[in-house]
Amino acid sequence: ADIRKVSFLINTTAPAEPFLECCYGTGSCFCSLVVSWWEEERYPEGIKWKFLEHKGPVFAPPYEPLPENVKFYYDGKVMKLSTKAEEVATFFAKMLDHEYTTKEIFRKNFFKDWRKEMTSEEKSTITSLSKCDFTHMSQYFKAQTEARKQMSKEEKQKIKEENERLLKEYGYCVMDNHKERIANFKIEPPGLFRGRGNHPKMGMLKRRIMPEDIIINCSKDSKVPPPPPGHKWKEVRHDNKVTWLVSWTENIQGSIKYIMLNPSSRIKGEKDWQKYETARRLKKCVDKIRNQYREDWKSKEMKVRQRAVALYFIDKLALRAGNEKEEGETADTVGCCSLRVEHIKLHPELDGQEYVVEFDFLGKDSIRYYNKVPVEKRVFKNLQLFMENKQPEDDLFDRLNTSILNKHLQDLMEGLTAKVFRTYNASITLQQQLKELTNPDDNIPAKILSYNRANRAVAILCNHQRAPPKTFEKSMMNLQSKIDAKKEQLADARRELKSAKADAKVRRDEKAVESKKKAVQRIEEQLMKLEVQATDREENKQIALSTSKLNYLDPRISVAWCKKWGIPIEKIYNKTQREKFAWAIDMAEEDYEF
DNA sequence: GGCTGGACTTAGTAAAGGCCAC
DNA sequence: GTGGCCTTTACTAAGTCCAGCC
Repeated sequence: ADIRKVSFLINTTAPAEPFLECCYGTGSCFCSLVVSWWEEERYPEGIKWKFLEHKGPVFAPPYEPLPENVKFYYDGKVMKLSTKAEEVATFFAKMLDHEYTTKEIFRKNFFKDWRKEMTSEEKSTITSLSKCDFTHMSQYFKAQTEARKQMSKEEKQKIKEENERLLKEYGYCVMDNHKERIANFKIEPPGLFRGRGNHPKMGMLKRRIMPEDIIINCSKDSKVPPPPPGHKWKEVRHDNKVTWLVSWTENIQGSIKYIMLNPSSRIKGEKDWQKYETARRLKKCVDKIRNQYREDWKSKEMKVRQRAVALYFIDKLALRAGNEKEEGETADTVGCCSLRVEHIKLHPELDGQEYVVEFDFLGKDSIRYYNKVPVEKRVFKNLQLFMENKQPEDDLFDRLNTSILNKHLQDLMEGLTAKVFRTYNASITLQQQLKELTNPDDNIPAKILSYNRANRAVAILCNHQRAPPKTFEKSMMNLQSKIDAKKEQLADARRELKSAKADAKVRRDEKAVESKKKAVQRIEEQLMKLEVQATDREENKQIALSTSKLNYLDPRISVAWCKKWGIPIEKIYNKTQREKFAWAIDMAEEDYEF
């Protein structure tokens, strides 16, 4: 037990600053008594750390004015802008090729904010955005990008080294006994806000963050990071009830932004583990909860019925909770509790199925959710009731919100909230699908295809979509031509085998036959691998697997599956993912059950 | 109970990095 | 050695949920 306390002190390299030089469990020093965080004792509820030391954030590089020969034109005439106005103009110029800059809201918001940065002279001259010509500036930036690509190896190496230096210096902190990677140690640079979907604030100026905006959080007994020369921090605090190292308030929504630790850190990993444990507890009582909400569909109280129907959707369709949002401040998106009458259509009968509900709404990130779902008769009748005498823009569940729902869930199981259903249903689906789809006789690529299909089932359930890659068609065609070539090669190899066999009869040369046989086998395997790859890619065109993999699937299920079938874990998780899920890789055995 | 701010998780896209066929 | 493609990482927006206030 004492090893835990001293693990960070043992380091045979005896550096000048042992505390900052020790590997803290990363394995890069000679220390052999390192204990992983998941083997350590947990802190009491609410306490997040005892010691925290870091170097503070990295600020965005200062604005570099454009060279004299890069011109901005207003109403056809060259105009020299003040530094501040020029900086904001470059933000627009850099986005010129993007569809964003053609949108009216974007242009209006941009122009309004840009004018605030202008001198009074500029303000009186520049009165219309459509008379502004940013094309020269835009070309300049494109040329810069091109030049960066064309840089010599040495120059590229120099930049890489500089980045590494920055990462080494600012990218890590010490939290208790561990040296931990920081997720986002760089402050967001100024620019134009690009919301997702139809965001009313798109195009607004995201202002530059200064040290005076920054709150530093670290422990009292640590070395407080110094602010840049000539500046001071807004505040230095020592709050060990939170996990963040740095925070500031952004100017678009007035919300707080944070610098926090990497997913591989103890503080994130422990929480992640806990999340899956909560989902596993739900597994134990989900049947009871389901029976309960079925009963509640018949309740005399409207509120209870609405709650029960909403919970049914959250459970069956893995919908998000759906908090209320401030109108006009963000894009108009909804989740379960905030669904409106206009988002569903009821079909007593559709395509041979009874009681079909057609969902069509924009969810998180303005991703469209479209689904036709047969539901139980009681649900259907309830929905008809909820929609009675309502306008399309009225709330479907007018007696319900996420707070009411979560309070109820809390009563059903400690720690239960709406999002736990998503985690639970995602993980249980993966486990079931893996059981169903894995064929013991398959080779490794085929097994991995099965894994991806199981993963895909979850991604579809959670509606994780992506824009089809721009080069999708082309890359499919490339793959197809590879397959065709492989097929020809196989045909050749088979012919050769045949003639070798014929030869062998005459000359009794079995050796040649054997080697030709092997060649055929090898090519067959290669062909199959390519075909599997093509199937996988086609099925994945519009589906993003990574979100569910990273956030919803208990990693122990995947680790156990790999162990059971002898699949190298690297085939399922890349390096970053293995770091994030190190706890699961260490813990889960092949018989792990979610 | 409603409202708000704060903390933290989840999300898709753009840019960077790395790898492989040529 | 390099161009082009695919994978990974960086970035930051947009959710969820809770606590504290009235």
